[in-house]
Amino acid sequence: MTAKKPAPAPSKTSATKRPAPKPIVSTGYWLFKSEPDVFSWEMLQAKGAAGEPWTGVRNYLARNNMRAMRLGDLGFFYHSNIGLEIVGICEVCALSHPDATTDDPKWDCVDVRAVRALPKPVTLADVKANPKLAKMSLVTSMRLSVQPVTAEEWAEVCRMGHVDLKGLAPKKNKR
DNA sequence: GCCAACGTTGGC
DNA sequence: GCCAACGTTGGC
Repeated sequence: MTAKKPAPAPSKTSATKRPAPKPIVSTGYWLFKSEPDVFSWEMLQAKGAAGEPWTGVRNYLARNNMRAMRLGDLGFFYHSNIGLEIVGICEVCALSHPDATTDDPKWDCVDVRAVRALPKPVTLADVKANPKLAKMSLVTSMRLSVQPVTAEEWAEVCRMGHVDLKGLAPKKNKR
């Protein structure tokens, strides 16, 4: 089988490369950023089990991340600008739906509710100082407001934050 | 307050 | 469809 195909001329036939937004697959873990003077972890906790729509996202990648979320997915709650630390864990309690804070139908949001605070907040400096977290979006895509988190990153940050993982697995929902 | 990073916009 | 200008984010 040495015969190679005559290389279908990397020219542009009909279906050349389309940016093909790669489907985002939920690992079950995410990270939500918020400026605490606008909407803080304490404010989310105050909303209780009903949670709160994560409105205001006007970035396509962040929006697509929310669209990929499933009920029961877990997320870190990160305080940007002030605090610069991961302070809590929240849970997706409503799937992506239109963002009521705009008439533009292209923006969606999920609802999240507080699950528990980190016994020890994990700072951005902590994250940056940990080689295991070098590829975390918080480091590599600083400006992305809704980020995916791998299972490994989740476990490491939880370890650093003294989080008891008991009963904290994301629910295995069917898609 | 500064400025780097980066997403978006708009002219061509 | 490219790319420079522009605006925003967010750490420092």
